Amino acid sequence: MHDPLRRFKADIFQALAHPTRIAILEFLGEGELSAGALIEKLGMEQANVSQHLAVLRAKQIVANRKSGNQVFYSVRDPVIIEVLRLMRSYFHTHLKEATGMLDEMEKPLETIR
Amino acid sequence: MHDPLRRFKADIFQALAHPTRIAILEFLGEGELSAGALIEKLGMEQANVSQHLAVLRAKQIVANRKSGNQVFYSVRDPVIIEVLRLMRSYFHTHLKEATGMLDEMEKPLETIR
DNA sequence: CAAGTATATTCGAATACACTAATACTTATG
DNA sequence: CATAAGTATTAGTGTATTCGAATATACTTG
Repeated sequence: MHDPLRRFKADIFQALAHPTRIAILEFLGEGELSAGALIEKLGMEQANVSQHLAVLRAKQIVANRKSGNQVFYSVRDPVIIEVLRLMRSYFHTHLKEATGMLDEMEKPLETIR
Repeated sequence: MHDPLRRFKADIFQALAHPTRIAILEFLGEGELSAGALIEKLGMEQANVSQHLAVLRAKQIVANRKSGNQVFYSVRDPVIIEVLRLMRSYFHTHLKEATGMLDEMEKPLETIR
């Protein structure tokens, strides 16, 4: 495929196409956080979170600032947060239509894997 | 974390994460088109385009209307087009940073979709 | 310098995706 | 009814992504 523009766009969407990375960006939307803080908020493996951060870094979606021992991450362009906000309204409009989601939505959150 | 909300969001982004599907949505943003018209505009294999349309259908991003022999596709929610528009501004801001994209930036904007 | 803390990278197995070729389905037309 | 046109689906194969485990790197503190 020799449309580099669209490949570039697709790559950005690809970077957003994982629940953990969306969670990371949603947390970072509220302000800069260290990798450790993210790991704790996410409750996931250190290596795994670090790998997802590497994906976001590779696509230049987040910036990282090293301060002593720690690395602080932030979203480079607020447009990304705006996209997530737009998508949130989209999700609220269309959630009911998603097959398989209805059952999950009825359950209390704790029972959802 | 297996947050179904975020998985749903990630699935939508995943559906957008392919140059061909972005092209399809950009074309459909200008109005309804038949599968055949899309295939011609894209200049790609029929089966391939049909599979990409299936992905967009599965995620309910496009609607399809059958009329006689043909199937007409359209974008179900203009928010998706708005997201692509937002992303376009993002890309224009950050394109220079993407390696390998420099050549494209020399061209007049009109030649870039 | 040694040991500890914070973060990143590498490796390998499992899974998911994308492409082509072949085939099926549906509607239209002779 | 037979054939063609438009579209969808399936199968097979190659590539990419994801995860946990192990390991590496960088900074800090005693």
